[in-house]
Amino acid sequence: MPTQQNRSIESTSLRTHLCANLRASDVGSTVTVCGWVARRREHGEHLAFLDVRDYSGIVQCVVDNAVDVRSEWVVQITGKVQPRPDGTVNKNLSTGEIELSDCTITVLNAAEPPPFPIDARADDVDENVRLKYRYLDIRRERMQRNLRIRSKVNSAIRGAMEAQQFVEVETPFLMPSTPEGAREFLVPSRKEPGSFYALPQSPQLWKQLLMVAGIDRYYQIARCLRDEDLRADRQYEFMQLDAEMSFVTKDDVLAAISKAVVAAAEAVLGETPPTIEQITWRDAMNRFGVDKPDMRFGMELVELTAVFSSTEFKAFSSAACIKGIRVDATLYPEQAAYGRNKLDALTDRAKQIGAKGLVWMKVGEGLALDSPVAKFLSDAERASLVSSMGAQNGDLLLLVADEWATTCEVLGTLRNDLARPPVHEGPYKYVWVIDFPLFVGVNATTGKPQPGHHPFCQPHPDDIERLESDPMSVRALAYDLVLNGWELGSGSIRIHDPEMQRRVFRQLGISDEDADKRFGFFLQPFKYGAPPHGGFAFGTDRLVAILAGEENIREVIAFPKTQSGSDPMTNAPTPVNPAQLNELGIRLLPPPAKS
RNA sequence: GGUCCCGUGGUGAAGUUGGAGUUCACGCCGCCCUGUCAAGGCGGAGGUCGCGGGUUCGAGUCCCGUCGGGACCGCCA
Repeated sequence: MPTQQNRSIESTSLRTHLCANLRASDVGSTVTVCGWVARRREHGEHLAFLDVRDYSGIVQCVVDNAVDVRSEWVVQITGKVQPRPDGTVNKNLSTGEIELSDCTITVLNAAEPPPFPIDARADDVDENVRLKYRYLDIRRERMQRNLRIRSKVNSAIRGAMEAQQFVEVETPFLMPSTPEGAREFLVPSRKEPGSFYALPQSPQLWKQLLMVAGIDRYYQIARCLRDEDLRADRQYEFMQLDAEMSFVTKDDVLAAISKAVVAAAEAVLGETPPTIEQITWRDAMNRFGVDKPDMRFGMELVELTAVFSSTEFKAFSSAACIKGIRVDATLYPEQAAYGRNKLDALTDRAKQIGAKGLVWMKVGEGLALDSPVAKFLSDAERASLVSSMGAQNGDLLLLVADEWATTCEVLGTLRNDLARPPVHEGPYKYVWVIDFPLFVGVNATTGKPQPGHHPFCQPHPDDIERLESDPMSVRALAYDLVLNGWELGSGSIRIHDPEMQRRVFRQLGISDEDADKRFGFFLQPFKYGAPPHGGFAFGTDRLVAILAGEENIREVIAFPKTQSGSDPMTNAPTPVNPAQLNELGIRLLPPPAKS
């Protein structure tokens, strides 16, 4: 055993080397490894091979078949590194040229057979079983790799932020409830029964206060909690790089965040991504039909309103906006050849999203259009449509005529449904979506506009004069970062002027008194000299998943929850002792009656 | 709250028109085996077909409900 002084970083009091780091250059030396028995191959009374695994990988040990060690037993093995005999080298292993012989085996712990194989075959095992035995799942190479990528990303982000003089400040987990936005997790107060803390949806309020406080540049790799339904890219708990800067414009923020994202990608992939391009929200909607465009593939929306400006076809003549997408028969032969059933399913999908209908046309020989509605169009309209869309024989054209937003959203969804590759497939396409609208839609109960991002976003300076006269046309200094069609995060320049904040609140239907009541602790500080500031937050789980080649963030989280929010390993959430509830002043309602 | 898919020894699958808990691979246990590397050979154990109800002479299979898991819509300022 080495002494404390002369050890390599990976050696410990119990081992000299990691399994997979032994090489032909170590031949002749006596080494000690520790790990789990990955596999045992028996070859008669006095010969067996053990594959011993630690996080680095495996090494083969030659032992007497009499030794009693089995799958997943924890062993310490001291042996001599020797070259493998001619013809027995395994090129698939980093340690394939050598093996350990004359082994002394110490069983550190026996083990029951695992419920699933601790290797790539467990990729096919029911995820519920993997989560129930997550500590075994994580022994596998895939999870080891993913969690180490995650660590690298966090480290690279910290490095990039520190290099830009951002200061890491931790913010509270227990805070007042602010019911706007996502549903919060509540924590009952013991000392004030009937009162509750909320867990942070994000550190948004705190980081703006830190700007008032003169921190200048704040960051935190922060845990955020939202009690909303889970998805492949959403967990109750998730991590964000949260950042805020003083005395900046949008471009300063984008540049600072870009450095962190680029550093993370570099650390994982070993190559620098190209400069992140920008697209306005309106262009994104017009070209891709979504505010998180996947720009890895084409099939962009084509503007057709002018083509049908004087059409007699009623569904088109009454529509504010007509657009189409072209399913290229060369690139997407299967989709372009969809039969009636599939086309009906697409129509249902379009209606589900809010369209009145979906017009499909199949392009045939001589660029003739085969469609239930073709007969309602003039020859000139058909020809103009074909040329506008660049249609070729065999293509499928999908058209929607509706309000602008509906037309875009429906075609954008169909475009993704028909042609979007898995999120982790390269090439990685990062894009900043800028100039989001300040308000989106109308609150059903108040009839007032709703904030597009959050109520503290600075309106675009060119649009401020229309804040009262035409609020829905006002852009915000708000921006999203999108990677391969996944929203990584969003940010904005914030309002730092109390008067401007009041004007925006009024548009949202929040009176000055309401604002004081709901946001008082947050607005009060802004009277004491708030610097112009802005910031951003992006989800690191999503970034790690994509960089790790995973389609689901559960694969890059050590102990995630299932879609219903439970943990098969701990069984959380669980009922609690009535005494605990009493102490908190909480009485449970009877379970809802089942109808 | 909604739509769709899945649930069969420890794991993954197959199971026909409704006809005996049947089959395959891996794992597990035992025996054999001196150069394998997802070793190989022989033998064996292992099941409330998620659960409950219904139809039927008979249900893994059909119907209803329910639980669990997954994908999506709503939701996620």
